[in-house]
Amino acid sequence: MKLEKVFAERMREAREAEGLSQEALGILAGIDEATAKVRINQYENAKHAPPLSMINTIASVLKRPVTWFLCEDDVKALNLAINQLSKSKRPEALVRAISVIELDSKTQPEN
Amino acid sequence: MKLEKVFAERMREAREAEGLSQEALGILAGIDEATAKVRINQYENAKHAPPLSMINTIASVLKRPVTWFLCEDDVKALNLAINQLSKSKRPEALVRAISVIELDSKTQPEN
DNA sequence: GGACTAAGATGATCTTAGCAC
DNA sequence: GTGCTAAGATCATCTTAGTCC
Repeated sequence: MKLEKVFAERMREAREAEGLSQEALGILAGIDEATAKVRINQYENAKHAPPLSMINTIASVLKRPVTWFLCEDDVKALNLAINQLSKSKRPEALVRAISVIELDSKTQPEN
Repeated sequence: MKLEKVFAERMREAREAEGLSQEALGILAGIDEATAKVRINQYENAKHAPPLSMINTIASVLKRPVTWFLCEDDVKALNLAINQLSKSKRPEALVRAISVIELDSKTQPEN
């Protein structure tokens, strides 16, 4: 898959996980209010691609490492993100991951 | 440091490690012979930035994961590269790393 | 051969103005 | 409010034509 498509998909995934609209993300990324929503939409649908500096800014706003947005393989992307965490923050990451697993098991208790 | 600069520096480092000229890298990346050397030079000196698809191609030619070109921290960049290797190839990567360490100790036997 | 640069040509993104739900 | 798109304006890269070592 083209890297532009990978970025677009991961961006949408991360934005929705943060509960932001396309416009809200654009404004937080420093884009002018008048054009924020259109530009983020163009990025997410891979109509256009942002420069690296904007990728960097978007990654900061969505609280994920830049590299996470450019890795097609989910497991590897998670590895990348964990390896970019300082070791002192990894226990917290583990706790959060476990909390999702518990949530999932409560929804589907048979599995 | 700006992400464009990070990419430029890592690109030069990887190209020189492969023993390629700027022109040779450009041609291997599929750029027309007439413009290959100028474009690679512009990328390496951060005069211009390539699109993500070209970053992907350059990464393939220089045999490193895309993410390695976009990580400022050397140790983290190495972690990223190792984590994107299949587990079966990690022993070979370790052997190569050790061979560099041995080379270094022969040059500076006191350290 | 190899690295680098200026400047105009070209092709991309960005902005504006809209529509659909 | 939110997501999305077309098309012209704008600005980036790409190409050409060079220099320097």
